[in-house]
Amino acid sequence: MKFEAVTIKDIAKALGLSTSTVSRALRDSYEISPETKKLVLEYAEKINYHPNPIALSLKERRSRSIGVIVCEIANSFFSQTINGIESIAYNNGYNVIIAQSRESFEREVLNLQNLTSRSIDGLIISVSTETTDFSYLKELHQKGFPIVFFDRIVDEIDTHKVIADNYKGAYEATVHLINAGYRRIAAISNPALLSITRERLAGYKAALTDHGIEVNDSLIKYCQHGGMIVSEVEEAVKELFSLPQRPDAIFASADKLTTGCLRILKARGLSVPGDIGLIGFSNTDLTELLDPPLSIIKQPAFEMGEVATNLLLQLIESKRPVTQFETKVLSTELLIRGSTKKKTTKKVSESVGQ
Amino acid sequence: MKFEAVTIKDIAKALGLSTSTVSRALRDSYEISPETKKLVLEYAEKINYHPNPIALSLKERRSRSIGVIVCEIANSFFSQTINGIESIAYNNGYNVIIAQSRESFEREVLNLQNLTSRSIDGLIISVSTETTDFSYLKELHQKGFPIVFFDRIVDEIDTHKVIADNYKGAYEATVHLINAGYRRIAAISNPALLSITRERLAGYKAALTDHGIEVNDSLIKYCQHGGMIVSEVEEAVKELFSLPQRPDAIFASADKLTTGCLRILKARGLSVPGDIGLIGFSNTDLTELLDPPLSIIKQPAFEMGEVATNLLLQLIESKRPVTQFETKVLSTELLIRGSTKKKTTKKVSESVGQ
DNA sequence: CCTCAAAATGATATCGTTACCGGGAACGAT
DNA sequence: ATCGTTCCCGGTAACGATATCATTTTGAGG
Repeated sequence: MKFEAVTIKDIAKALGLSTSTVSRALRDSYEISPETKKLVLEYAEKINYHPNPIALSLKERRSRSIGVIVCEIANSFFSQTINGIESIAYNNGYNVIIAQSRESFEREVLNLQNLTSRSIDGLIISVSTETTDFSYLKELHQKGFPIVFFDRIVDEIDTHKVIADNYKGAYEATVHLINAGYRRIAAISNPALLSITRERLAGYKAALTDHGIEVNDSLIKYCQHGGMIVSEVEEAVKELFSLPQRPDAIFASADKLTTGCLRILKARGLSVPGDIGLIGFSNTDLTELLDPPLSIIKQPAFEMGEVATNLLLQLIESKRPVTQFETKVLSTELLIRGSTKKKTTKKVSESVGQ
Repeated sequence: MKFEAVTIKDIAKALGLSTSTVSRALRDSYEISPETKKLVLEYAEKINYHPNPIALSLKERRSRSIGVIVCEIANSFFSQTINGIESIAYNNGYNVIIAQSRESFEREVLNLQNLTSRSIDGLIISVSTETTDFSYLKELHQKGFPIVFFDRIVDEIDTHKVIADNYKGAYEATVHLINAGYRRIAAISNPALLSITRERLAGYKAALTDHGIEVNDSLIKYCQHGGMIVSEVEEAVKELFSLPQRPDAIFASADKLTTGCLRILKARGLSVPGDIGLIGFSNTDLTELLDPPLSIIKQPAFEMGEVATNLLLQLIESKRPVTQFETKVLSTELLIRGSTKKKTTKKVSESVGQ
């Protein structure tokens, strides 16, 4: 099970030079005569020499690889983000090691241990819905380890962060619902403490308030596992529909919840938007083909991955400890489709009358 | 930018032992006295020692990481496969480095170079639609480098392979269409040389022949980029509809083509299944929520990833060169939904009459 | 002819770990 | 007392690459 073993030594031996000379010739050092350089370079090319990255890592104490932890790559938002991360990383000679937390705190910690013990040079992470204890990340960060948060960020750790404009995205979506005639607008969210939940619900609430609609906490439901478990979305919808006054629209604040809601609503035999309007955050490119075509708030996932990676590489390659951190906020996109079709005037007045 | 540097030397110095002793104590060698072992282990635990994986890699000439090349992780089938790969790899102490070819031969070769120069211990790959020259993989394989193919396999390279039962999946889907009353069944495929194309089209043709329907080559369309470029699917559909006798159903032989077809058909204002039936390979979990709910052939993606990884680890960890290879074939699942709804009896007789 | 410096190359230590070889101490057998 | 074994442990050389210091060669200047 051994393969090529073309090392600098082989070149040295073949050409009757020392390894030092070969090393310097390959790195185009000024100390080496042009003839020797040419000789070495041509021979290296001929026998297809490639420096051993592991030896380099050991010597340079860096692995040129970065870790990424997301809850699941099958989620469109995350796979798109990873595309962005990968594109920048590869262009800079880094490779990307991906780990999935599956919304489990335990797996997240294990993954991180695994990644750090693999000596990654930096980390890009969107924390799981379960995570409330960030001490394990804090420790790492305090040692000076480069970390960039994206999407689900951690306020208490001061480092670079990349998010979509969740507040504005949610605000616009809610305003759209209101303008379309909906009045009893429910929200289905991830756990309350998650950054994206806070930001999106804040936008949702602000939109309601700004339009003279009272925020009703019984219309806000939280799914502890971010929709990973189907039954929790089912439960949330069920509760909403057993309220004395049931909602006329739902704002879902995450991809899995948005499509999950649609699934449950259809399973209950409800027509969207006839019986209830639906809008939500989503990055799936199939939403327009759904029945009904879903109105969504879309995040610039690819770009977020790019930005996060550029920031991380800055941290990694900085000579001195970085103390000034920034939070980049990227715009979301509101796509209006059939699932939030305007209600008839009659229905609107009915709703208002409630 | 430097962090912990707890090495075996630190332990040795602190305890007044040699590095050899510490190393052996940590590895529970019989040559070390129980007391010394205890001393070392406890101290190592206390200062949170972890062996440096890079130094180990250099010493052992293995990186304990495997490379995966797929066309894109945003494709449900591949992200599900990667989940399977990851689960097995992590459980065996390997990590997974993912690269995307985006259906480009050039990127595929670059990715592989990158991965091998990173000294991965083995490779799991599903080749791109563009790839027809496999010499770069062949070379590697001949050197004894562990490779496992999945999904889009390469016949001319003899190694472990994992595929779905593409023939049977396509056969069953086509039979289903026939039983539902469709007669002019078109096929939209990846490039003709791709293994999955060959297998799936063979199943499609066999089903037609077995039911007394003549195979009509003008009803079979190929998309050179596997649907990565929307216009090629559009073109394929356009051509099908400009035939003297247009098809009454489409069998799409890959995920992107299946949803791509639906998109194009809807854009053309055609009703599915009213104007045309549609079935295809897909692993997206949203297909049942589409308009219409799509009938699909689903591959056991997660399991394929698991199986492929187990086979790869066998290759990697085998003491002697492996010469006996196997091809595992896993069953597909046929999910019947609205997009292939039975035509009325009247229509059936009409079709038959054509 | 000597000195000195620049130019070109070599030797060696290092990164963290383990494999291999050896070596001292203790102890029983002769 | 001598020898051979065990039992523990230390020293050193790798793995592949580079950085630092050392050495040789060359040639110009005096």
